[in-house]
Amino acid sequence: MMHRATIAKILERVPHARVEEIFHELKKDNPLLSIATVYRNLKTLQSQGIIFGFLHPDGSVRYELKNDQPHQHLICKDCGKVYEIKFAFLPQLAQRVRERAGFQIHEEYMAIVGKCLECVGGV
Amino acid sequence: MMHRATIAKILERVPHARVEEIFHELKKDNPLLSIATVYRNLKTLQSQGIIFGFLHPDGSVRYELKNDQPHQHLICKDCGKVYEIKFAFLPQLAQRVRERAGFQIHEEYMAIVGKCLECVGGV
DNA sequence: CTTAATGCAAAATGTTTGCATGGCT
DNA sequence: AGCCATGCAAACATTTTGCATTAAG
Repeated sequence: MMHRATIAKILERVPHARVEEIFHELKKDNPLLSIATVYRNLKTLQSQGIIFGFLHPDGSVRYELKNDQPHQHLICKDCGKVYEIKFAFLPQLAQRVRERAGFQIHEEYMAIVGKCLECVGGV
Repeated sequence: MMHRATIAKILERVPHARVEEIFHELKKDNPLLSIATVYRNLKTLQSQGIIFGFLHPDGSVRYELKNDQPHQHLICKDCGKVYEIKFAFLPQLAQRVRERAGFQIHEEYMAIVGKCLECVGGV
C-alpha cells in the first residue's frame, strides 16, 4: 500500500487534487504506476478516514486530507477554485435545520457554490 | 425537439430525476428513443434556462424544473433523497460570506449534505 | 509460505460525437 | 429544397474488475 505520507505530501502540495493529478504526481517517483492502483488506494484511504473525497460541481472527484479541523467549502462555479472556510455560524445553522427540517448537517460535506471575488469582479 | 411540457411532466412526477430515469419515462411514449437524444435535449433545455442540472453527491446528475422560486437542497448522504427548502436566513448568510470571504453565493446551487430524520433515527 | 499490493488489460459506466436518415416547413 | 431533430454506432472519459505476477511479512 502507498504510504499515508506519500499521499499526504501530494495533497498538501496540490489541495483538492483530482485523481489524475494525484496519479501524475505519484508517477514522478514511480513511472510504472498504474492508475488502477491509485483508484484502489484512494478508496482504501478514504475508507480508513485518512483522506476525504468529494464531488466538485465541475464533475470531478477531489481529495483532501482529513487531518485538520472540519471545515466547509466555498466553490467558485466559474474558476472552480475551492476555498476552505470555517463558518462560525454553522452550529446555529445546523441547529435550525435540525429543528425545522429534521436534518443533521455534515460539517465536512457542507459546501456552497457561487462566484469568488475574482470571478464576480472580472465580469 | 422534445417539448418543454413533456419534460416538465416527467420532472413533476419524478423530482430530481436522473438521466436514466428521464430516458425511461420518455421511452414509455417512444420506445425507439435514443439516449443520445435525451442528453442533447437536456443540455439544450438547460442552456435555455428551462431546467437545471446539478450533481448529486452520489455521483449522478439530477435535473429539476426552473419554474419555482429559487430554493436550496438538503441532500441525505445515506438515502440520497433531496429535500427542497427555503433557507430564511440565506440573505444574511450570503451577506456574511460576501463580506468576509468575498464570495457571492448562488441561491440555486446551494446544497447541504447530511442525514435526514429517517436515516439519523434509523441507525 | 502466505497474504496483500500491483500492473495490465478488459470490462463496465456515463456521456459525447459523426454521420446518415427522416420529418417538417 | 433546406434545416433541424433523431437514431445508431462509435468514440471518449472515468472507474472498476479479473487475473497473473511481484513484493512483503
